[in-house]
Amino acid sequence: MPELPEVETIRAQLAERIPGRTLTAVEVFDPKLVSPEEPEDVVARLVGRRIASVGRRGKYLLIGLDGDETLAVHLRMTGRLHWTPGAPTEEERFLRARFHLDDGSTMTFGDMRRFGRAWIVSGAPDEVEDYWRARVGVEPLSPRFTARVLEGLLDGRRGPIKAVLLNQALVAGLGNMYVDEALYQAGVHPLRAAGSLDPVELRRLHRAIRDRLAAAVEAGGASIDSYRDSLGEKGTMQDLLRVHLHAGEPCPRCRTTIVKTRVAQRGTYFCPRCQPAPPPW
DNA sequence: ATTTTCCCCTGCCGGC
DNA sequence: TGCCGGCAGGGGAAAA
Repeated sequence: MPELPEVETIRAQLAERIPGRTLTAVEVFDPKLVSPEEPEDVVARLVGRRIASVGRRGKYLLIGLDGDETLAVHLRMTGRLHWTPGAPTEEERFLRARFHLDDGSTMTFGDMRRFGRAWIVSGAPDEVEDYWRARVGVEPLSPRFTARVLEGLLDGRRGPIKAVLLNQALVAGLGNMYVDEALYQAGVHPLRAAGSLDPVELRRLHRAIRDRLAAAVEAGGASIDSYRDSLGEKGTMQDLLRVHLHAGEPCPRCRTTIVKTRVAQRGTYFCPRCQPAPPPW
């Protein structure tokens, strides 16, 4: 499942390859991808446009176009953006859209479960900033994400810390897998009330979030399911996961058996010893 | 205002 | 062998 590190991996790869290129043709095979817009309208607005930049906000990939417009892409669960230097050779199985660039290269959007979305965001940069601020919170790998900022985001919240960390409007880009890994590294139980963490725990959690995301970016993301980067390669972070998907196996730190439970409608993995249960459990 | 539930979508897996 | 229910999950809308 693409979370921040996976999207960042794709962003960095595309940023080396597609800026400066012009879209010569765009094909949308699945109207749902651009819903509620009509595919022909979206195509008409993209063809002939020059790509200026490739950015990211949380899990949103932002393909900046000349003329104050951005093609926003969200991969959701199983979306893939695949770039090839030439014309597409093999037919992608779950092809939903295809972008042709003026150097002959091709970018395809494949998506087995069809949850992914693409849409155009218009407006001057300051207006666009407001647009994203309403959807995504602080970037956890930016210098602006300090332990104090995290404390302010959690303050007064009674919901489980895991559910709060999954809220994209607070911290941008964390998903199920990296929340599990960060909470484990910080020694915080996923059901702890978000506002109940003491200063030491807050500091540990802040550090763990940054550390695990940075490690995952370094590893090129985690290919636990269908994830591939934009060159079709797997990441290696799946080999570095300590609790996520490791139910029944010994905790790397204390050898206690890793437990799987359900928090915020998500499969949740943790070590019952390293992450002590909150009262009244 | 915040928190929880439901829903979308398809492949996969266990049970019978 | 094959059918079927349940599960997986990001995020947005709807409900609590």
